[in-house]
Amino acid sequence: MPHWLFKQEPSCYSYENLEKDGSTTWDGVGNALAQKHLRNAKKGDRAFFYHTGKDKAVIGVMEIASDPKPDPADADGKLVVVTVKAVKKLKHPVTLAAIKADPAFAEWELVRMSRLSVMPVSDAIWKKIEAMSESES
DNA sequence: GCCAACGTTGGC
DNA sequence: GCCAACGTTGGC
Repeated sequence: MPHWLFKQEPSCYSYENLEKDGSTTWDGVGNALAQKHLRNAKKGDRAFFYHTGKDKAVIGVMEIASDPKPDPADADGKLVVVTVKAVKKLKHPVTLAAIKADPAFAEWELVRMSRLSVMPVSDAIWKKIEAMSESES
């Protein structure tokens, strides 16, 4: 099963907001490559919630709660959105610094393409991030 | 606040 | 359809 990482500015919408809301529509993804990834997401997939900006850390886990659907705010209907719901907050956030410090992540888009807001996460990376979140870094 | 990287736009 | 100029984003 594929996994994903969704990036968001916490001052705009944080993981705490998602926990409070329970679920939300993940919209505003305009980047073409990010859209391509988003289109591949499926209901039931898991995704990391990454805080960019001040935190720069993976902070929680979400579940994709709907298949991709056309963005109602997009007139041409080319953009898609998905609904996500909060699963759990990580025990400890996994920071970008910690991720960059580990060569296992060197090829990951999060490190290589800082501007990408939706990206796939391999099984190996998923497990490693989860393991890292269990312990203080 | 600055700079680098990437996407997009517009002129040819 | 190509390429340069510009704008935006995100890390430092």
